[in-house]
Amino acid sequence: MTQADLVEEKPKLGRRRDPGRDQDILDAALDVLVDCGYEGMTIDMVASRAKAGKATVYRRWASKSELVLDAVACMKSRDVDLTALPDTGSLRGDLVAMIKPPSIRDGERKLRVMIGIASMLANNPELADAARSALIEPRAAINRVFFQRAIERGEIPADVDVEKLCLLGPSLVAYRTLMLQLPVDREFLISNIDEIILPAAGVRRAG
Amino acid sequence: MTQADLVEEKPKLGRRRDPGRDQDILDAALDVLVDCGYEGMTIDMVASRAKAGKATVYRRWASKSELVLDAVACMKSRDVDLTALPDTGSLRGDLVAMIKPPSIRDGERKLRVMIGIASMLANNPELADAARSALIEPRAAINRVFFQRAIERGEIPADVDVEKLCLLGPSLVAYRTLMLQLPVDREFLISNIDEIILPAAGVRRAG
DNA sequence: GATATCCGAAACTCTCCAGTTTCGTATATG
DNA sequence: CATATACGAAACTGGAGAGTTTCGGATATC
Repeated sequence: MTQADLVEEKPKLGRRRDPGRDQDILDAALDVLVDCGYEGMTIDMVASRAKAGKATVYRRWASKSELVLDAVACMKSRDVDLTALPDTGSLRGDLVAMIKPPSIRDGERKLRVMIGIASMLANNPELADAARSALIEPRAAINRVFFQRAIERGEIPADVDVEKLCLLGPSLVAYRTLMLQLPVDREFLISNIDEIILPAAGVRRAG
Repeated sequence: MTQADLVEEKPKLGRRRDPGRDQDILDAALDVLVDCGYEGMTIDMVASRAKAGKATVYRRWASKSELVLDAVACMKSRDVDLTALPDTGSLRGDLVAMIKPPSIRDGERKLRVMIGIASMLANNPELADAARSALIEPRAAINRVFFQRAIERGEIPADVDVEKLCLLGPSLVAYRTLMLQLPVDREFLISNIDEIILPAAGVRRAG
């Protein structure tokens, strides 16, 4: 956490800094980032959306870039519990079970954050790491569970490249959203599974 | 072409505007766009890289955004001849034949342009169209030829979703470059073909 | 209830950059 | 060779936004 850079000695008297405002500001920062991208985002927008003063923001983060870094990183926390994933008994069933409106919305939000910071990733390894572990890795981790299970069941060959397969779905969704600017709907996701992911995983074609 | 907005009546006397400078400026704009992204790019950078004056740029384009629009669109022109593509007799052969350093470099450059303008695509349909037809469609068109040939040869089923398959390779490359920030090398592209594209196209696994 | 600190609001400074203007020079036309 | 125009360089204007400071009011500690 970049914010740790600003820790000050604890006062013994007077009002204490309200930690609840931290999260309000991070949430506001993410909203603005999603809507405007990094360059379009101003600290005034973030402050007013969080109903805070600009000074309150700068009392907690040293700069815009550090605020954004923390905001991106904080998307990681609210993530799925890997031990509570659907277990339908088949690879296709597991993958299809993940197609739910909240999951799609979360994915779109993460992609919009990614767009917003895209041009900085190359020059900012710290931000790139945060983005990877908060936006990309959680999705891959879910898929990893499903493919591992399928291997253990003998449903797919044990020598498939699991890492490659984990990123296949996200690649298709990202390309469709970022490049083609088309909506990601259930039909698209189902056809991805049936026409691309399952064949690549070595499952025989249904039909 | 946005530039057409600025056409003036032809003078009968005096020096003529040098059309060669147009291309120099567009090339410089692309270079800067690739290095700095849209927001990081300044007209001074473009002018000085083109060894031109700022005024010369504004004499030809009304604004930064119109210059960028033309620069993106002009990537389309220098593109491959679809009638002169390799024809090896097999789908795999054709796809592998496209893996050449110049082709990889061109792809990377296009992706960097895409990163640079990513955050504007949502609010700028004109730019989004230019990007689609200059950066995305040419790649898809090449693949379309290969898959059509494979269908005509009976190498793959006639009912596959050709459009989806055309975008599969580009999706994987884009995700690896933009999101994972990993290099695109021959090994990666070959494994894409063998492990993902060919299985999805309905070709039996080699091995 | 005195004190130290936090708060939101707003005014402020400073830098960067899009876009304009000016100027001295180069060059094509007639 | 006179004229009209394009050129590169550089000074200039205006607006936007990062980051700072100031203020009056709220609030927790002692």
